[in-house]
Amino acid sequence: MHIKESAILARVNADPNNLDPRVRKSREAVLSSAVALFVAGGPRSVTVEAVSESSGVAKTTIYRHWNDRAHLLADTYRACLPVMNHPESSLSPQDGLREVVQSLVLGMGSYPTRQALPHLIATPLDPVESEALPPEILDQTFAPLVRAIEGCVTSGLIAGDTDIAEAKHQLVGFIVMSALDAECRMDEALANRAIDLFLNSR
Amino acid sequence: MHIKESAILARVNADPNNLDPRVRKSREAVLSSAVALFVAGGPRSVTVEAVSESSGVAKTTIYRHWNDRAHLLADTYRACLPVMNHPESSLSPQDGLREVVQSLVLGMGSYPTRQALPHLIATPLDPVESEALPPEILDQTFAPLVRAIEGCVTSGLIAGDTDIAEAKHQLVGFIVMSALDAECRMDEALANRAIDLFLNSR
DNA sequence: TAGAAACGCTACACTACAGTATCGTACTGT
DNA sequence: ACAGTACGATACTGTAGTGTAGCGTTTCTA
Repeated sequence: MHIKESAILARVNADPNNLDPRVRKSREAVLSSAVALFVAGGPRSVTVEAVSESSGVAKTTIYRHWNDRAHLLADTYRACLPVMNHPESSLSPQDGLREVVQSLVLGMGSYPTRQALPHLIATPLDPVESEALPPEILDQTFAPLVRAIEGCVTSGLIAGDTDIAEAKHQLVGFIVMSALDAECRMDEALANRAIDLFLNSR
Repeated sequence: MHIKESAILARVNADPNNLDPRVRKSREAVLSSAVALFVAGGPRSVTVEAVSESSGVAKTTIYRHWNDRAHLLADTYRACLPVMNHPESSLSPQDGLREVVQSLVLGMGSYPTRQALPHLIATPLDPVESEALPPEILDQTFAPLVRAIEGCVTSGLIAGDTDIAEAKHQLVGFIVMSALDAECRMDEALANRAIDLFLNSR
């Protein structure tokens, strides 16, 4: 169910192994508890006191690692984002798209991204909770997908006058809505259906 | 930009005209301020004190009309939902689908639904903020669309083995993602493209 | 093994907000 | 005009959270 705590920490710290083990342990415990709270109740539930209690790390220690609640929440948010593969440039446009969509579907389907998904959408637009979040953070997340779509256009796989933004809405919309539906299995088969529906419609 | 306050009140009160004008005025002022706060900052921003200050209605008066903050927030949420037409049964399945999608696109595109959209998605999944919200509130909202899709299946317009939930994810996903993109115009043309892409892919 | 760094614990000041009580005033419908 | 109702203003209690300060203890590292 849960991914390894060290994997959570790696999402916001470049090289966790270079850290003092006490520091690494504290940050891991704090972040994985913060992620669990974010998943369960959104940004509002990520209070320093709640994180401290559920992680066993003292509040004062949390403030030694994060300037304030806003920065802790920003790292929590980042730790929940899906990680998407940049496809190898040697692949054909169609296989490149397939690889990107597959990694997006799998990322969206697994903890903590899927459980946090509604809050991932809402938080950046909340002026209070997005204090330490760069506004373009979601665009960056989907950048590989946009490039893959562009590759399909330039190679002629889909029409040259395709509206890239609209195509993105189509693919991302379908995947996000599927992930929001608890009944839906987020697997390779779904990724393939997403691509087939997309290419058929074009 | 803003819809009429009386229209906001009509979204949660069956017949606003039967009310004491003092009551109607208070409720209208409170609700439209609450909606504005919800749009700007999500459920967390809808505090009784903030609503009281920005509406000019005393806090004590707000508590005369709503039991507690949870009920005020529930009405605020409902006032932000898109209103969708149930198509007349005399229409062909294709025209029925077209009418539903058109009203959904227009509803999603206008105040306050579009501005509140991310919070409309996130709030029902927040155990704190959804206290007075029925969990199935979003399913109810999209019920007319689901019926329209089912009509297309039974009439043979699209394949009989179509997964209804998946088809809904396709249509709603595209429309929601479009509405979340501030650059995107939510008009009849978009509704038609949504339907064309949908039918082409099937 | 000794010094440095990180940690836990307690206490604290400050703010925001929920919800209640009381009382005098203003409006509405008859 | 009058009774009933709604309203505004003020004051209050209680709770939850932010962020800081001081001090003794544990753990790492050189």
